[in-house]
Amino acid sequence: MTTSTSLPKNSYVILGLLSFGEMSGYDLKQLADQSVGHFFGSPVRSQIYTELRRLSDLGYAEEREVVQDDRPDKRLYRITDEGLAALRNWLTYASTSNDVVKSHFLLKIFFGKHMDREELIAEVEGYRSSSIEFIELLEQTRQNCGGEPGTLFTFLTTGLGISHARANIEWADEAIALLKNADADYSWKFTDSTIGSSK
Amino acid sequence: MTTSTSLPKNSYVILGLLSFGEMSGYDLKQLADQSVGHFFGSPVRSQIYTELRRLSDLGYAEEREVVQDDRPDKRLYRITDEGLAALRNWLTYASTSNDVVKSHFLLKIFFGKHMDREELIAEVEGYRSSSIEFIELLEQTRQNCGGEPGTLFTFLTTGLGISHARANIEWADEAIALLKNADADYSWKFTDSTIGSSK
DNA sequence: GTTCCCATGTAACCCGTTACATGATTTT
DNA sequence: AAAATCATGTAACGGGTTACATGGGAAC
Repeated sequence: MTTSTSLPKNSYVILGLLSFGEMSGYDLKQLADQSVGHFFGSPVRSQIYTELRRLSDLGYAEEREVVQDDRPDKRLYRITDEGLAALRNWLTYASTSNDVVKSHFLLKIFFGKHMDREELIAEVEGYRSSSIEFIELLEQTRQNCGGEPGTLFTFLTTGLGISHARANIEWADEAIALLKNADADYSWKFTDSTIGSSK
Repeated sequence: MTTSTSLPKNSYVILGLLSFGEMSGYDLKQLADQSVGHFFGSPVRSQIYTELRRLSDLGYAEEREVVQDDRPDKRLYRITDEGLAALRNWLTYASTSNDVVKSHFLLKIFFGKHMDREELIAEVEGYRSSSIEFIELLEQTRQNCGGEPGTLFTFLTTGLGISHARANIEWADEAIALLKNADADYSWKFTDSTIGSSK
């Protein structure tokens, strides 16, 4: 209704972040990296600037130039009422069923037959430790916000991330054990393990 | 070493699937949908056919035409030794650190402030039930394979999927409760809940 | 008699990435 | 003296999606 053709996803990502306050493209990149970047990916810099101009053209954001002496001048963007409406519209009508995962790691596992067993196990160990690191990162994110308006949403998104990472660690432990004891043909019998079996 | 420029990811996806046996583009699409599709995405049909021609040109696959009476003729593809080598090379050298998640669902949650609360909760409920469905799907996949060579890898990939989906369900239950009781400003205090807190 | 399954392709498009380009100030 | 921070942009490219196109046989 608001617009005939809807914008690319990243436009709404930018719009959404802009709803947190007036920002420059530079600020936006930082914020994206440590927020939506973890569950949606962060647009590259160049695209942020392009998108920002598009949002201005559409009247979804307002530009304001700030001249600085000690630092490069910058352009600050603020979401408009029209922009907020477009964001809301997208949020309510966009489908969430097209969630996409592109896990190179699981691809390797799936095609694991063709890999050296030691390397495969090392890969799983790497996955395990990066999951641990990720948990620490998300827990820090959580501690940087508490009590302020809107923090529930950060709490929820980080919560799911942490839960998944915990699941990764448990899974990795069992996967390593299974890979170590596996036959040469990597056949698997139901009695071998309980990963993912009903608790 | 094997090749100067490496191929796009989907080429290796096709190559990998081809390593399971001789197949047509049509077969490949079916197989991709129910395997790699769940954790890497499945290439669209048109791309599969394009990719298959590319792999042929590179000598990574061999084409064989099969004429049929009752059905359309088809082209079967078989991976070559060179193709296997290219696959192995990619599997060992490709980085797994660039795993990507694009969760539209979490985007909505993150920008939840702008949504109607009832709609947000409904969204989470939808997420919950699709996680349940997904578990059933993966469990069926598991039952269709057991004992045969290479099934360990299917077991592992489905296992992680099931673990994540279970985590989703638990998370959704708590998220719904929190959203129902949240203040108008959606502020969150550490005492409110335990999602993702150390067990 | 309509819908589903089999089976393969071409052409256009565009989002998003990579590479290129610049430069002052502050920190190490 | 080097590296990081701040700050913004243009140009080219290409991978992957969407739309278009075809058609016989089987199932319901």
